[in-house]
Amino acid sequence: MDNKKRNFFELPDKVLTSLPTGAVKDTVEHLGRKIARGEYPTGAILPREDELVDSLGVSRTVVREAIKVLCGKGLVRTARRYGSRVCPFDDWNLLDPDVIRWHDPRSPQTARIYAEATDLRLIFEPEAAALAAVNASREQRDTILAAARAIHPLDGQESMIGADYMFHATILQASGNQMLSQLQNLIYAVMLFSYAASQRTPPEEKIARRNHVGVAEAIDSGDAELARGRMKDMLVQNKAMADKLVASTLQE
Amino acid sequence: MDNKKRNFFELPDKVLTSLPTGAVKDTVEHLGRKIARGEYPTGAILPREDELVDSLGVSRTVVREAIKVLCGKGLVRTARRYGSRVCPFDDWNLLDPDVIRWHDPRSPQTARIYAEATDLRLIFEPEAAALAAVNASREQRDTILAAARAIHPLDGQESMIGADYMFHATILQASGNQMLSQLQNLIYAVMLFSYAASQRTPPEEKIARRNHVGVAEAIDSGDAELARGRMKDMLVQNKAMADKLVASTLQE
DNA sequence: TCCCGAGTAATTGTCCTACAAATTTCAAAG
DNA sequence: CTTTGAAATTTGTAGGACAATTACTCGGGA
Repeated sequence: MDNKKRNFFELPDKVLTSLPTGAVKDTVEHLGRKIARGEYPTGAILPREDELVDSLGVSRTVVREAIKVLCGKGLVRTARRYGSRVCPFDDWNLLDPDVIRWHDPRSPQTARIYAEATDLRLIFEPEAAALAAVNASREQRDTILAAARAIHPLDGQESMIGADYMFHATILQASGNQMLSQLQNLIYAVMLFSYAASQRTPPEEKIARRNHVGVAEAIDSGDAELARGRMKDMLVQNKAMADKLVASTLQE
Repeated sequence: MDNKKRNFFELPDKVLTSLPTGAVKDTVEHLGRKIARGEYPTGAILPREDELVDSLGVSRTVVREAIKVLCGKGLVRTARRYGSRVCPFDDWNLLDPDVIRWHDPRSPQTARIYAEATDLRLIFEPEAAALAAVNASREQRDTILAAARAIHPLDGQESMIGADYMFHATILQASGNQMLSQLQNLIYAVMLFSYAASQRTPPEEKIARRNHVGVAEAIDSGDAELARGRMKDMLVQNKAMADKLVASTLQE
């Protein structure tokens, strides 16, 4: 058994592509990151296969398998005699866990997609909370409560992010809708961004914690309406902060 | 310019993986479909690479690149000395356009994910309509109106689905949120399923058309509240039908 | 009989080479 | 200037060889 009701949450390692560890995975990650952070801008042509072979020190087989994976996520498109060019942003598989993860939280360039993700959260999470109030298991309710209460700055920022993530992720899971549940990748990314870019003041922390606990208690009590409303209020406040953050990041 | 205000909509060819046409693409599609329709159930082990080489008549290079793409979408996982096994459903990238598309609309097995998708639509489409009422361009408003009015059975079912899809897809695009816009794949799949499994009666058609036009007019007038409400009402009715449909499909 | 350990076999991972297919580029002809 | 066709370049496919890992087998011992 854990220490005691485990009031400590770790941020999960979202490092896993579903690819097996090895050269292909590394190459996919490497190229994916470079593309997502804009190092190869839209329409740009990637280095030729044999150049990548040289620069990355892997075989052509590996390079090709990696690029195929990126094609499957809509990041690049290949053509004979032409090379691999980066697809227009619209074609990217923005809801793919890897594509989300590859965006650099500290890059101003990607601030825009975080703004969009925040809007999306505002749409989905209140409903997820309402569903969770009805569908959550006893254990899930406990986890949600514990995670909400674990959001305090005493344990250090890392632990706080972990608890915050666990709170939202468990609610999505508890909604009982698989697709909804997969949006936790989005939340993860938003969280990394906002924590990387901002330093919350202690009073803000306190408010955040109270908000989370309020939502958790509403879910625990099974009051769907209340849960929806409180989640929405919390996210509206959150969005206001996020918008300010994005604006300042963009104008830098 | 088109004939005249083009009151005819075609269902788009969603056949495109972003992979170039060729053996790899075909293999990805082939295996992806088999997995998605449950021909290889969760946990099952795919045929070995050399068996696939024989049965599909392609080289090992092709088989491997295809499987890597499927790994990237969370469908399978490979291990040395073990083979490629189908991942548990939870790990699938359910929001991936291809994964959505590969589900067989007529398979009872996949009815469940359509139920989830319908629930999801009920969450985000009313908000998308509200956003569209504010953000849509003049041209988008026209398209939405025209598509709604083109929903009548006289032109045949295919044209009707096309108009229906265009209606919803344009609203998502007009929301101004890229991520939201990408969920049109979900709508596409739901639509194929419901049209494949049900025959609407003429009175139902009439109601459907009136509902769509009502939403379109609300968006056109810029009334976000009204658009949200009408879209929600429409989808609630829709969900009632979908639930019945799923229930009957499942119990077959 | 059960458990453990070393060896063996099987399967994917990586590297390599060769050639096919397609398409851009360029030069020559009209 | 345009068109045509040849050549060069880049990805696509094929196939073979070996490495790495791990499930499986079989033998020995408690």
